[in-house]
Formats: sequence, C-alpha cells, structure tokens
Amino acid sequence: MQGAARQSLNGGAERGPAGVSVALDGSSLDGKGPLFGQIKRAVAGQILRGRWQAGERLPNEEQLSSLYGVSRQTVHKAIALLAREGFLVRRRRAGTFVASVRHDRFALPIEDIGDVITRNGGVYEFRILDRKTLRNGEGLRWPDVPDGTPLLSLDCLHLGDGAPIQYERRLVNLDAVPEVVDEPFDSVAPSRWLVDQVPWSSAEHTVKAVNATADLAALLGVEPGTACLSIRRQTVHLNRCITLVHFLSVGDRFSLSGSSITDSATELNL
Amino acid sequence: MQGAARQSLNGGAERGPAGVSVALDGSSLDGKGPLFGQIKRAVAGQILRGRWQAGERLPNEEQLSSLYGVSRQTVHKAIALLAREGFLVRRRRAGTFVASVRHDRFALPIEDIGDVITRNGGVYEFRILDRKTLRNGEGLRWPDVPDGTPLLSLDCLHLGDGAPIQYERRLVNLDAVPEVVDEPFDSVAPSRWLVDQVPWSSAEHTVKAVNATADLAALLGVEPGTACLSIRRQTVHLNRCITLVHFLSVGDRFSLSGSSITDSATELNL
DNA sequence: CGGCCAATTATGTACATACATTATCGTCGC
DNA sequence: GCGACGATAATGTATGTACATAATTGGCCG
Repeated sequence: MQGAARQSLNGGAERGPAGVSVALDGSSLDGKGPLFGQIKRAVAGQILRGRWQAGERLPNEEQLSSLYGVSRQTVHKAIALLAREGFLVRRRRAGTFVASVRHDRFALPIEDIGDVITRNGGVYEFRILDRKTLRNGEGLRWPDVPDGTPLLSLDCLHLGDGAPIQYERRLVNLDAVPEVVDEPFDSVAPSRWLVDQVPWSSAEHTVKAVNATADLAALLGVEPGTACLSIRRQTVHLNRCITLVHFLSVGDRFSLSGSSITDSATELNL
Repeated sequence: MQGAARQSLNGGAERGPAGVSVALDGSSLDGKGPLFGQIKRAVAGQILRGRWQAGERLPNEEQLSSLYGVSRQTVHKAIALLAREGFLVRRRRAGTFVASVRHDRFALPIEDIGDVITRNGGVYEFRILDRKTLRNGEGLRWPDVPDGTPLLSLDCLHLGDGAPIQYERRLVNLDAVPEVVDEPFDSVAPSRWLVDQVPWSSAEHTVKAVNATADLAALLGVEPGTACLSIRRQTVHLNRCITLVHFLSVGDRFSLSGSSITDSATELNL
C-alpha cells in the first residue's frame, strides 16, 4: 500500500491511529485502496446519507483537497469519476452539484443465451433449422439496408438440457460479412461466431412480449398463445448494418435480469 | 483550443498544416477536442478497423506516447478509459491487449412509463386502485425484508391517452420510508415520488413475459391470455430494501428499447 | 436601467516526475 | 528438470505546476 510513503508527505488532515485521515466535518477516509477511491467513497457516502442534498453545491476542488489532505488532482479524479457515473453535475465557474436525483434510466444487461445456460450448469445446444441466401426486398425486407443487398437468412433453435428455450431468426448482411457464407455453423452458434468475427461497435435493442403463433409454439413445445419474450437486436459497425436478429423465448423459461450496471454503490462498496 | 501552447512545446511527431500530429504508422490525431480524446479515437479506430486484432498486444504507454507525440499520462488516461469501456484489457507487466471481443453484455435502459408517454406526445395519467398498509408475511411476503415489517401496498394503473398501458403493484418498506404514509399520491405517481424522495442507490431488475390473467386482462382492457411484459424491480439503499415493484404492460402497447449504453463508438464519433 | 465587457473563479487538460504495485521472466541453486 | 526468488518491465497512483476554458459576477458606460 502507498500509505507509508504518503504518511510522511502530507500533513493536511488529522490522522487516526491507522493512518486514516479524518476530515474536519467528521467524514473520513477508510485507508483502503487507492486514495482517489477513498475520496469517491467519502463523497458518495455524504450524498447517499443525505449529508449533501440533491442540488446542493459541493466545496470546490481546492477546499476538498485541503479537507481530505490530498492534492487537487486526486480530488479532481475522484470527483470527475463520480460525475461520469451520474452522482454529480459539474459546471465550470459555477461549481459541482449533487445530481438532481432523476437517475431514472436503469440498465439491464442482455446476455448470450448460451452463456446463460452454461453458467447455470445446463447443457447448451443449438440447431440450424433453415439457412438460405436471398436479396433484400425479395420476400422480406430489412428496412435499414438497401434493397437488393445479398443477405444470409438463418433460423435457429437454442436448447437447454434438451428443451427448446429460444428461437432465433437472423439476417446477416453479406456485403458487410462475406466470410459468413463459408461458415457451416456446426459447432459455433451464429451469434457467437459474429461476435468473434466482427469487431463490434454498437447495437440497438427492442424488447416486448408476444403471444406464440401456432408455428412458433410447435417449435418451442408450448401451447399456442403462450407469452414469449421478443428481443430484436440490430448490430451496426462503422455505420454499416451487420446483422438483424429476432430472439423469441418462452416467458417462463427465460428472463432478463441484473442489477443496474451503472451501479456505483456496488462499485463503491457502500 | 490548447493547440497553440502545445505546438511550441512538443516535438515528438510529425505535424501537418493544421497542427495535426501524424504518427509513424499512418494513424493520425484529428485535432478535435482534448488530446486524450483524440488518442482514444485514434486507438479505438485502429481496433474497430481491425488494424489491431482481438487479443493482440498494443505498444506500451511509453511507445504510444512517443508514437503520438504526447506525454505518457495523456496516453495513460486515454488507454485507461478505453479499458474501462471494455475495448482493452490491461495487465501489469504483461501489457495492454485488445479485448477478446466477448463484449456480450448489451445494456437496455428501463425508463419511467410517465416519461415515455409524455415524450411521445401522449397524455399521461395514473390511478391509485388500492392502497393499504400491512405487515410482511401477513397475506403476502416480500422475501428480502424481515417478517412483521410494516409495508405500504399500492395498486396503480398507468394510462396513455386514456388507454390503460401498465399495471403497477408496489410494496414500500415503511421502516425505510415512513414519510410515505402522509403522501396522498393525487398528483405525483408513486415511482416519481420515491425517486425524488429517496437518495437512490441501486436496483435489481427481472424482465419476463407472462400471459394476462382474467383480472389483469380486465384491468388492461385486453383478452385474457394476452402476452404482457413483466418487470420486477427491487430498489435498495444502503443495504435496506426500499420498494419492490411489479409492472405489467400489454405487449404491443409498451416495449423497452435503446442503444447499448456503453456504446463507445457513439461516444467516440466513429 | 440595461446591456456590454472585463475580471474572477471554478473546472478541465497537459506535462514532468516520482514512486507503488504486480506479474512475468530468467537465473540460480538444488 | 524444477522450484524459489529476485530483477525487470509494464501499468497504476500521487503530487506539483502551468495554462486552457467557460461562465458567472460585477462594474462601467451609455
């Protein structure tokens, strides 16, 4: 730990027995991990405990640095990170403010079905049900891709412990990923293959609930009309559409779940 | 821009007419915005364009800094941010590597229904259908809260342009938020009130698809069995459960959608 | 009184330097 | 050959200093 070197150097704040700095307002650094992290925790703690209320202005970097007995840059790093994580809002010349808590965008991770099944100790398999090449606009249309573009169409079923879990309907842009025509997909699932092949850049998702049609119900082995989770994903790389997928999963065999990924509280061990 | 000051100082890399540094491998800084951002773009560009392949090792900070003609700290900041965003993996002594692209966690934002409706130009209303206080374990049980804890139970319906969109079943921990008993919820919806009142810390979500029961179908004005999106959210603050909500929305009247929020490509303007 | 402009203040970026941390690599000893 | 162990090379953190940037504040002038 860098405590030893620091102790001899800084003399800003009072120090407890274990080299823990105690600021004037009673908040204190816990001595665990990097300094900027301690500052983050200390400041975030003040906010979460309501000591610094939403909308309120924080002491400036200069004051905080002398409050905690560290340099301005260290404070700056901590505060800038908290701002990036949405706890604080900073305005030049005006100061740093506790974010007006409208942190209303929770985030939900969407994982690969194969990963989910194997992680839960299940046996994952998949089957290619249908595979064909076609041109956009002939029979079906992918709106964000020009008509006439050659496409690979894949129908695929994902199974966990032998039971069908998810049906996948996928289009791949052959102009963007020509190599895909040579890939048999006999061991690697299309989603995995694409993730490994194509340098990923961005994706758009839509999630909704639908009733299973007769065809789909037969494939998934459920009654027609059973509620299914529908996930549509379009992946784009350098402004070119790569693939458009539609996942359909039986409602009670598959769900999305997770803590909000911008969960700073977890990160901060509060 | 800080270009003027920099031009006279650094003499590491070749410079074009507009003060744009051109590195030896042909990649170049675009001169737009902060230096560390330019480095980020330059490096991310190499990766996205496949010039540096997945798993490959990057030049070390020293080499990059002389390559781009900036200081090591600036390179460090850029590279550390890219690592934090998942493009790179760093290991001390070993070096910096292009992430083996398993960037398999896409993220989906979950927004407040009221926000969604008003943003789309609709008229948002809600109705409290039922409100009572009870103790945990009597009639129903909230697993993560001790039995006997006083709870507020709320049933609520959210409407867009007069049509029911979402049914909300909520429990609020009265030990954690005693003030809620005095709130009539005649103008502010419970979700909004809680977000404003309680310093938020973290939330857990589960999303799945269910078939509407007869009761629910009547409330939402659809046929029994219609597929509905079910969102369960538990909010926690400083290790205390605040509220447990269950949202049920008609499949084709409501959906979750969004770009992945860790979309560095967007952030990087690539 | 109102608008323009300059001083001030707070954040933002960059560089230099120093030292901490930690795997890896290679060497030495057995 | 193989394990212990220390040198080494990479990233990580902390501080000092300087200047850039932006926006509020306040004063000056019409």
